[in-house]
Amino acid sequence: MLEKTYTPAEVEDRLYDRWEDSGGFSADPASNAAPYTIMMPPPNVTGSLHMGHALTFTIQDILIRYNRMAGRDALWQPGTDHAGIATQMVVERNLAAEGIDRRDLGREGFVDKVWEWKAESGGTIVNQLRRLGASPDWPRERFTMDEGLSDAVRKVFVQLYKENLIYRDKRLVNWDPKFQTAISDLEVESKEIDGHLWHFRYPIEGEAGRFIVVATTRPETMLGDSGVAVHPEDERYKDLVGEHAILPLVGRRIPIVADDYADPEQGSGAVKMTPAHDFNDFEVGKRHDLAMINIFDAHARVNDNAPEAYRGLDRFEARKAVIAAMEVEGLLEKVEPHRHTVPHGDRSGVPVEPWLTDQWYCDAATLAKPAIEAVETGKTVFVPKNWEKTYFEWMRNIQPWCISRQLWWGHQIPAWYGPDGTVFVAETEAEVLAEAERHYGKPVDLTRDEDVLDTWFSSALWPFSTLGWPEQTEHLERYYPGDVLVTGFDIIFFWVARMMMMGLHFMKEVPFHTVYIHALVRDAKGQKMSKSKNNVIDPLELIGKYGTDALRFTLTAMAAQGRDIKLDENRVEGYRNFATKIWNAARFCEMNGCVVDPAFDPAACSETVNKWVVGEVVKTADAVAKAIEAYRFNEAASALYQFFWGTFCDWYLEFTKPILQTPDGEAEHPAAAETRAATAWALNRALHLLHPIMPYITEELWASFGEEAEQLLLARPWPDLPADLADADAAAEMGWVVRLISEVRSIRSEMNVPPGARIPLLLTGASAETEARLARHQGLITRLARLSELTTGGAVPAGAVQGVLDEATLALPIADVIDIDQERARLNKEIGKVESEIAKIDKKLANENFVAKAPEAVIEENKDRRAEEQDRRDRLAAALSRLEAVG
RNA sequence: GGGCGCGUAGCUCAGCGGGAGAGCACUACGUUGACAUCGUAGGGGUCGUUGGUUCAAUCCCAACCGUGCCCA
Repeated sequence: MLEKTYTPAEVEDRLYDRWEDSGGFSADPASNAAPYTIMMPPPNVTGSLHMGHALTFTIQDILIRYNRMAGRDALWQPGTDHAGIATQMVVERNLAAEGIDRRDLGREGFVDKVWEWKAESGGTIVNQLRRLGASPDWPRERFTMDEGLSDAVRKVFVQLYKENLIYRDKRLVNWDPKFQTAISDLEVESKEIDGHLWHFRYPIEGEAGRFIVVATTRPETMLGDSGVAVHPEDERYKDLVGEHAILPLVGRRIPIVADDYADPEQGSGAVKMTPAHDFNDFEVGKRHDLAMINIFDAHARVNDNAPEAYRGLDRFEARKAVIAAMEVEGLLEKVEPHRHTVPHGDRSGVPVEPWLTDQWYCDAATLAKPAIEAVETGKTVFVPKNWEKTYFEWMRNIQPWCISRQLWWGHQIPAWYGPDGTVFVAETEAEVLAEAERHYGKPVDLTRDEDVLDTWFSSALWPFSTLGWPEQTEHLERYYPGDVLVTGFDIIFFWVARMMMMGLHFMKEVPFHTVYIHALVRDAKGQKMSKSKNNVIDPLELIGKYGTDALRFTLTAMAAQGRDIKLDENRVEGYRNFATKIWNAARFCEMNGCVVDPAFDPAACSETVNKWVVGEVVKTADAVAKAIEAYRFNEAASALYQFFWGTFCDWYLEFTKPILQTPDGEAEHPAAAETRAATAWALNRALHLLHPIMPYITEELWASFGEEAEQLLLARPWPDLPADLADADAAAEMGWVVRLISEVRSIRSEMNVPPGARIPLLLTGASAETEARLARHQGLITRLARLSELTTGGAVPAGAVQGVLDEATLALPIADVIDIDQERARLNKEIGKVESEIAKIDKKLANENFVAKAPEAVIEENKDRRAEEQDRRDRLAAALSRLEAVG
């Protein structure tokens, strides 16, 4: 006997263990089934489950569970990402708490510490994924720093280097002074800052008393100025082009150059040039051969290239000092408040410093070409399609990808330097040494490049490195390319684009045919969840409170394409109620002996109600499958909710009560056996259909009700229900019963008939078909409409409350209980509604153009509807006049 | 500045060329042997504004207003 309510906490862990132990999550390369592959975006090992994860992994799990049931050999490849900066940061912070600096440990010692940390805490997120009910192929779990994946990284690096698609270059990079590493453009976040615009006067050489005024938001960089730019057409400065200014505080003689970059409308129209510390100035500097003067060290402290007074100051102190000195010298013309965007490191949160260093770059533009083409030609499609635009936009304007990071945690770059600085790149040290020996003609000592690769470099290989590449494994052969990649739009650049590039380059095939981009989860007010706003909703907390299935169903129901999810806890509570409803319906089945009957054939029901519920199940199965296959998850959820609650519970279970529940002493209803079997059948089909979204409660109930309960629902086939199982006549008939009961209930309620009172119902003007339907369903109509008797024919008795249903008129002879005025008002209201509907249709039909140009079917439909409404109006009017006769 | 969205019932959102929908909230009633985490019934919308296309526009197009995000 099932408990009175469903308690998720009592079943979830137990079921998850059973699933995992059963091996049911695993792909089977030996199977004959067509493979279905999803590469799980590997969460950071440092991470813990947040709402975005909950959404993305719920969607992926739905796809995997559905396709597994639908007979595909499903591989959901799980794993985690080593997350260079983030992980190094966490471990460094832990060490700092013990008073240890990573430099004290040395590189090897520190990396050992990271591995120790990973062994202890790295499993957090994967265990949280289990709580979410995710069903990936755990034995295949990979880590981007695994040996095999590291081999893949080295091989890719070496090959791209040999193809000149990876090279070393001295350029300005985004330097993060906190972590002291280069970061890529993508790891930079622009923030709007209220700053100032300082206007400085630079004296003109040889023209005492003449100045050129430059405006800057970063006064400290003036220590590295090597020129002033003005617009070539700017009349104010035409005579100064080719002259020199004397850089205050420093005394350097710097040229004044004409360049379009200077905007005459901005500030004074003249711009100071710091080519070693600004991306725009860098370009201008190259055009005019200006000196690159680097004035900062790796901490963004002023170095020895600046006057002594400023050396050692950090950039913010230097700013104050420069402003103060300029003011003292009388060279500060004015200061204006100025709002501008300042680049910040997305992890460190500190302003990024454009800094001139040697870094490794990947020629992304070349790799992007086939990746762009693959989307243009539809080899990979985005769902929703409009994200392709974002993808193209970025790919067509792609910049060289800076792939080196000055970190210790990550894939160390397989490059070594000879005594004279010659670079040797190879997969192993042995190869490099041999190559160096050939080069120098004798054995030499080499120094390995200290840098590691950007984390996304290894994630870019994920779709094939996890399958064993560079080995040609059977998994690689079978599961590459994958079917769909599921992720948020914020990852298109970081990951999707790069997987496309690497997949096409190394596998000669796109890594996946579809990219499904889902929404972002926001809070109930629509704000992005963030720790600083304190509006983070913890999915594990919701799971604890409402159960995993409730959370999963909520996210699914709200996962409409192209719209962000504003998550309101009330919704989760509502879907928890849905889970309870499912549970209670199952209890009802249990109490009424609705157990599986192996002989039950859904195509051979004799009772109309049972034919009808079979049809409803068929339609729902079809709707759910189509919705999932079209990535319209909210539609799948809504079809299930409507069917289970609105059809199965609200109507079917009520319809069958008179059949199943015979009073003591009476003989069992002849249709009881079939109805019990049909009920069990429908419930079990519903459990299948609900399983991808609500795996726990369905599995738990399957254990009590399933046809083959020893087999996990997880591993069951998706119901194969041919459309012709749905009987249209049964649907029409039961639809009529529903409308009849609803009409009576509605009248009762409006006329304030006490819910407990049983009243007689008389149907007049009924067709033979209606009479037959009435006869077949007399019992359940009487019960659900709370009738004392149900008769047909004859005239409407005086003073009866009346309603209209198709061709028939309903009469509830309750003259003694009703208020005539109230009934008159009710009928008039009904008539009003119908008349306005008729007026609308008449207007259409009176339009000559409509009649001339609209399709015949539409015109017919309107005429039919008008006739129906007219008939309804007439009979309501007749009802009203009968009432007036009494009143 | 460029790009992408969104504005439909009090709230959250479906629908997207021919009869305005759901959930929640709200109101009234209800101890009917599955379920009060429930049942029954009900109220509530010039589908942002203005034009255009069309026989027909919430739906397509344009402009505008409001709002959000991404990129510079």
